[in-house]
Amino acid sequence: MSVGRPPATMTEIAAALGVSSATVSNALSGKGRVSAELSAKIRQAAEELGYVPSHAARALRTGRTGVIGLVLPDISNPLFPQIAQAIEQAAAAAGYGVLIADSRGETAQQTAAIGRLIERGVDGMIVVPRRGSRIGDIGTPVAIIDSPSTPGNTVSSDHWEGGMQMGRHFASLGHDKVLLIAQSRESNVQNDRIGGLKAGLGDDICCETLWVEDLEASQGAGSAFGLADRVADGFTGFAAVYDLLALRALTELQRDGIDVPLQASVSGFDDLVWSSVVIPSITTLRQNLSTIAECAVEALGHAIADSETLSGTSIAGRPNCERVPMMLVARHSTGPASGSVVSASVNARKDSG
Amino acid sequence: MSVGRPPATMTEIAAALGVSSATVSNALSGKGRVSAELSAKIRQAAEELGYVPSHAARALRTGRTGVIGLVLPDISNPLFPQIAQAIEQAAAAAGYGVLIADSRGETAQQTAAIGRLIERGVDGMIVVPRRGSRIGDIGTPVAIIDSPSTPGNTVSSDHWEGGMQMGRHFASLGHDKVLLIAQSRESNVQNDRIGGLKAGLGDDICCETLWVEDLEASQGAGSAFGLADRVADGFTGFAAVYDLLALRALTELQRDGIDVPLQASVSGFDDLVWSSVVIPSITTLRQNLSTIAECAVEALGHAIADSETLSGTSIAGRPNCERVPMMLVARHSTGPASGSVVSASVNARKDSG
DNA sequence: CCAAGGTGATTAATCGTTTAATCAAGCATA
DNA sequence: TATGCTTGATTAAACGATTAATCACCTTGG
Repeated sequence: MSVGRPPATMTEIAAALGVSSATVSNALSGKGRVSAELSAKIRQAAEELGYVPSHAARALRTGRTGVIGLVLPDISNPLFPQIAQAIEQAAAAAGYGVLIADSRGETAQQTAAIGRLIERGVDGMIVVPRRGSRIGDIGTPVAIIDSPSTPGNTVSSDHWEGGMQMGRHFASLGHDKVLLIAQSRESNVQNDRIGGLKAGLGDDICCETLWVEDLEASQGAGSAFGLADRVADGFTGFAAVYDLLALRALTELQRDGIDVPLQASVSGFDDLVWSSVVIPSITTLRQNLSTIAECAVEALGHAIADSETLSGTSIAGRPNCERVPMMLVARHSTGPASGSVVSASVNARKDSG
Repeated sequence: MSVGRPPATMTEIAAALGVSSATVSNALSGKGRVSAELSAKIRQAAEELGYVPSHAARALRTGRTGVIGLVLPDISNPLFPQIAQAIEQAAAAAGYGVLIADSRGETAQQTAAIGRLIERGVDGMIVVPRRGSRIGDIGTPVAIIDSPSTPGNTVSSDHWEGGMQMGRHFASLGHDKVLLIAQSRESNVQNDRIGGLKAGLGDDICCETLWVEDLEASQGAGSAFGLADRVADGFTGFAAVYDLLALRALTELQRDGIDVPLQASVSGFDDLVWSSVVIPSITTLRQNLSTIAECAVEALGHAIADSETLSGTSIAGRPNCERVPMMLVARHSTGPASGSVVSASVNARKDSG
């Protein structure tokens, strides 16, 4: 609020009180030996003079900037804002600032982005790796958010178990022919989800996987999934591996005059903004991003601490939250398979949000 | 790549070459007087020793951190990733790092977020203000991304002119009863878009505005827009003020068995990820975010430079890009009004992406 | 031949904090 | 009374880059 005037320094506080700047530092950090009353006086003076610590000076002296980097893959991932928000939140709570770096989809850019962060002197970084890429040892503490299948200092949702929940959801609704829709075979996350879905559906349910990358390779980008034909073939369930695919499926079915959820059920993953807003609203699995962010920041904090005592380069199998559970959000895009009879209780737990 | 070993300092380079550290500084920054050959040797040595400048030391000495803050409103805005990416890109090109701060939707948080950034010593910040909030004078250079209606150091798309383009698009397709769909009366951006739409539609076309906040206040959040009734009333065009509303409208129409674009046309703003993927793909207006980001960073750079020479607090009416044009992306959700006759050329410019 | 001016480099102070080392008392113990 | 320990504070040296001031040397011009 007080505009223009540069913030006071420790030296100024010291001068104002006639003590040494070391004493001020000790009082404010609570580290050295300072009498209670002097300490109180110093704190008060600091308050009155509008003292703001110089992060630059502290960083220079201690070698720690109090800033962590957040490396994100291609921006097109609509889950990114939520991740970024959760990380920023958790980092701020832990006293860190968050510097962003975008890898613009390319692996080379990912490396460059990491380099830029290191040059800026971040204490560590959190990486959401680009699909199919590995983060080598970069001489800086790192925490990775990906899938539990990724080795290393990784925090993640339990995508497999989530898939299983969704598989069971379809099973309980009486579907017996379900199409799994995924984008890329390279993605650990998608593979985990697919595996879980199959496990949840069980052996009695017929399921098949549509890989969109294959489809688009042959038919061109943005081509239709041909779901109406699938419905004609007896498919009643369409479980997509993330919400964008679910939305694509939903609108295609609707366009072709197929009623969702009466004739076909559709589900996604991630609970993106629009999922609750679309009509019918989409049944999906929500990640507990705030927990993941907290875990990632905490794990990174440990890695940073370790990298100081132990020489060498961190990365411990630290986080005990390697598999954060996901939450099924049942909404209106899934319902009993047409022609099947199910207990009413299943549908009762839908919310309207 | 060289792991573990701390990066070399200027002093080390100086020692290795038997010169003074000041000379190294001069050679590397090209400022003082250094002979060409010595300068070359210094550069080479720096390269070989893997010199990485200490941002902390530089910041301490010069008072500039080379970091700018990016303050974003509620994360739920799906345009955020694109903005963040564009800013990060432009900032990196200008040699700045980007520290993010999230205002979590509340104005109080916005102020707190700004405060945190200032404490971290950012040289300036770019703010995407929360709807209806003002950014006071905060004693730090600022650039704002909002609407041209916002006073101050503002960069923005020309939402009004964009609305006009879309209005004309509907007019050229022969629609004569169009429903405008908006969320909040407080939003400068939305008001601009609405104004432009009305202007573009012209006086001959009947139009009405549906304010979703009013609807939800009376009917509860997530309630349907009741568009089928509107179609029955003769509405053939539905122009939403951003893509999320357009998507909501599209799916509601589809659910009720109304064919888009045969019986009704739907459009949005912002060209979010899903807009091109949905079936039918959504006609929308794309913002030129990279230009906006470049302008914002450049304007901020000037503001920062000014704030050093001129005492007092910056904010000049600098940017000559106060109204960056938007681009109409005609896709498959809009078409000739049912029963009207239009020239074929209009539909010809659709793309399939 | 001497003063003036230019060139290429060095010296040393500075930015604001942290922290190891030191110091002056005060008080208890032997 | 001399010794040792504790407490509360100070001194001073870093951290690494920037930069004004200074200096030594060499070239020119008068």
